[in-house]
Amino acid sequence: MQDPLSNTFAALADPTRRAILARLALGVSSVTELARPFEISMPAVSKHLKVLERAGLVVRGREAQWRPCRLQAAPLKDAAGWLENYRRFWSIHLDALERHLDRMDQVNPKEAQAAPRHRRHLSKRGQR
Amino acid sequence: MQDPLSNTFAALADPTRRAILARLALGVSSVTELARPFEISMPAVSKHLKVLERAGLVVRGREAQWRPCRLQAAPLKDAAGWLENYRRFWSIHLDALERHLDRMDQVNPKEAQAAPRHRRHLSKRGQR
DNA sequence: CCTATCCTGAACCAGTTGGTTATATAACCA
DNA sequence: TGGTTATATAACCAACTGGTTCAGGATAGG
Repeated sequence: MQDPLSNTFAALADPTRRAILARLALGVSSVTELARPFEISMPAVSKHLKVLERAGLVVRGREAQWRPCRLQAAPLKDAAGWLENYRRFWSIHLDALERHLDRMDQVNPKEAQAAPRHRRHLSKRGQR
Repeated sequence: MQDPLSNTFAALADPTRRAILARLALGVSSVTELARPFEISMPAVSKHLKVLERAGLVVRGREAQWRPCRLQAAPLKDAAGWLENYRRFWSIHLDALERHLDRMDQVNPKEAQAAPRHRRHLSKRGQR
């Protein structure tokens, strides 16, 4: 997992870590304060923070005994940018197209059997 | 990893799987066709597809020997929706605010020592 | 039938993850 | 100094990941 984008997505793939980020969206917080809502031990939270730090999503300062954690959203921007390439695939318009094609498959099975169906499936439709 | 959002982010946290999705964005594809660009074995690709399928990002049909894979973008929509909550944190405006606050920390350390600094750090600033 | 093609499943392996408890480390406070 | 608070590190564990190889199961096609 070397590339930054993979690190970011991996860091987000845990509900505890996403909750920590949500808390940090409200402002800087200490580690114990971040740990409070969860039933896990402090070292577990420390590990989660290390994952978030490695992904560049959290920066930790130094304040006497406290290590104030701050959200750093730049990697989220990259993740959102990657997802943006797929926005057209979840637009209402395309969903309707998907349903239309699926309905055609169910309605015309005989015609599909007569034709070289797998060619159509793997090539022709592959180009839409 | 039970919740769908975690499954989605975990599925995206691998460059091979993201490349598979990118290929599927061009259209339906068979497994061997998907495997071609990579140096890994077929079972490895099969496993990646299983991960993507479990995340709901891919649906596999049946076409003679072929298992045509199709992109299913709905989970990406949810992931993008989650990220959207953090958009304000990577806007230019807020980055400038961050830099401003950091500069204040560096410029006013004496005043900070006189005041109960950790309270300010952990509470007052936490409310912005 | 035989054979080639497409794909999956089983068994294995090393490395990572997410958690634990127990033990430091570091700074404040009296 | 000694005690309390905040956090990190170490050592361990079970489970998961991403890869492998080997052995299949379907299905098309000569």
